[in-house]
Amino acid sequence: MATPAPAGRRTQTERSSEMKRRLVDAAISSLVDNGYARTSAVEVCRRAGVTRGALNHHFTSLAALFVEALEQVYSRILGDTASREELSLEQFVRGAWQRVAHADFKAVIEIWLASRNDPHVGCELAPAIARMSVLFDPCRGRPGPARPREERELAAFSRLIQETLIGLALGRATSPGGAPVAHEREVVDLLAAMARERDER
Amino acid sequence: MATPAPAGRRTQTERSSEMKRRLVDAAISSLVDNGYARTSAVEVCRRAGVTRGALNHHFTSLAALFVEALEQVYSRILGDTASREELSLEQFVRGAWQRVAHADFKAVIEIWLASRNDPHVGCELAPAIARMSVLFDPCRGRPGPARPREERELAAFSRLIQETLIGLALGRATSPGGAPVAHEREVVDLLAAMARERDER
DNA sequence: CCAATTGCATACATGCATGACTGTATCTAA
DNA sequence: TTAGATACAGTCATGCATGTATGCAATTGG
Repeated sequence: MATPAPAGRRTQTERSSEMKRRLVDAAISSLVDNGYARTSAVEVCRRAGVTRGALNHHFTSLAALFVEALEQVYSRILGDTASREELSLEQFVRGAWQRVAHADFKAVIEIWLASRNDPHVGCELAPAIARMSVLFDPCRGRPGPARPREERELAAFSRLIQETLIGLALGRATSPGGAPVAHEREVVDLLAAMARERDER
Repeated sequence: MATPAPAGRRTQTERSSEMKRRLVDAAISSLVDNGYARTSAVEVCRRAGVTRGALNHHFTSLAALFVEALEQVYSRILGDTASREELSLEQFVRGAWQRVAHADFKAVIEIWLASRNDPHVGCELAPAIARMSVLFDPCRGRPGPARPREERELAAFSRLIQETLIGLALGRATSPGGAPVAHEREVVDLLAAMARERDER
């Protein structure tokens, strides 16, 4: 399950970063496979093939580990999507859906939903969770429209896109194994078609 | 917190149904306030003002209590909405949003999301969770359209409505105290406007 | 009025997750 | 080369949630 630690002499920095990476990877995979509730410190360490002493040494708490896990997931998801310069609403829909449908996005959902009822860890994770919005930023590379009325309607439509994609992502996260849901393609296509209509105006 | 048990002589049936009602109410309120993870048997009993012996006597498990809680929430939500005969898509959007925005709907979300990663209780709750779809049934009282092409597009749009409302409901469930979110009104209005366009075709 | 049943409280045993601590191996720098 | 810092393993004490068993009180049928 865990990649065995490479043998031989390594510097302290190498050992640290390697161990941190393994712990973060283990946390993400456990969040995706087991969900937040079943992602305990022992489970993460089991997947990483280490004891809790290691986790205890590198992270002050599980929440601290989750913060790093979130950052890691964001960069993975943003790194996987080819271009971040979305010029049209339709491209934004397609791009955002690609990001939301990413397998690791379930880790974000898990942490987001679980932390909302736990004020203690919730406030520790809040900044990292808030950065989730970078996956949904419709204004990335787009010049804003001129007239205020269009602006308001555009903002509402962007919100609608966002909410719909979150709903779809939730449906996928709910399905066993995170498998694609039957109708999600139709919904995304319809949403993209609506976006194109607005683009052409 | 808990309504004190009325004194005086009562029949066994009265005692049972009264106690069951109190336990179900306590479960719902704890799910809304604390979320699934912090809704334990002891917490429910604390809110109900009884010991775990009572819960143990009336329900074989927490999951069994949650099943009854779900049914109770469904009937509350459907009972609160005035009419269930939605004749237009726009009315459906408004009606479904009204149902989804109901305070107790958070209990449904909590159970739905939490049970998805726990195969054991998940399969016990699955039927009750599936009944959530009654809140989203767009065909309630509507005759289906004639032509298959329209049917497909209508189905996709209905799905889109559903996903968007779930996204909005999640946002509200995430906000502290389940308070309304700033932009939800705009999104619902936009969705309703889209629905009306389709109605007028 | 009195057994029998039901409703509910209390006590006990168990399992799991966490925090804190201690011990040991490995690395670094003087 | 060696003192000290760092990395990690292992253990203990604790708290919380659950399942089960037992005991008392309230109700019911005869």
